[in-house]
Amino acid sequence: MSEIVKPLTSFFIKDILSIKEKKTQHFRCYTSNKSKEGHAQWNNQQPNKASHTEELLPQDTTFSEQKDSIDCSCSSTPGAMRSFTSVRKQKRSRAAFTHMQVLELEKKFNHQKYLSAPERAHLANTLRLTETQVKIWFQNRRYKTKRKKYATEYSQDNFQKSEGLSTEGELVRASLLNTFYKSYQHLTYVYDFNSTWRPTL
DNA sequence: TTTGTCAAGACGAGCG
DNA sequence: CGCTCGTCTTGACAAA
Repeated sequence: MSEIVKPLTSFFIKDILSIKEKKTQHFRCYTSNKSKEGHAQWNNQQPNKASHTEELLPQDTTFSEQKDSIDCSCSSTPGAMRSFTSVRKQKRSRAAFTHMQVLELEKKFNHQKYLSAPERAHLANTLRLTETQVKIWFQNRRYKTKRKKYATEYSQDNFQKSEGLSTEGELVRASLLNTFYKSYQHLTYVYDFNSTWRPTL
């Protein structure tokens, strides 16, 4: 994969909150030690201040463990800057995509669940995200859809079963299991397809 | 303080 | 070997 160094268009959530207060020019950078996925290290200066693109700008600067040298001479927050100088293990920050970006991603996802490399590149470019971000978003989105689907199916299934229960104890148990399942719907190792709870840990 | 959400990390599997 | 995938977990954040 010929991952080129892309301009990072991310910033901290707190930057959004304080964006109205301080309109100082801030730089953004991104580092990651996960080169396996092509998470390149990159940094850049804010390329332009075009207002019409603001809505598409992602809202994060993501850090991970700084094991190696950090090729980042800038930070969007004083806290992050301080961290760079004091500790090597960076606090991870979660990107928050803009409403516009999510909207476009959802739109694309509704149209097609999988993207080809060129499509992903184009979408990433359009939304001013990295290809990795788009890829991960679609990955998470597919998993989310699957989880919801299973959750709905199991809930309906359990409800139907509970209708056929005779004793009060069975009803209570079914209800508890249903509640428990809803809490751990994504932990597949807790609940198997035979409708039994197994501590498989 | 707890809980829910979500981007990203981790990891094994499959593919060309 | 490098990439993407699915799956599950982690960590940050916001809302309840």
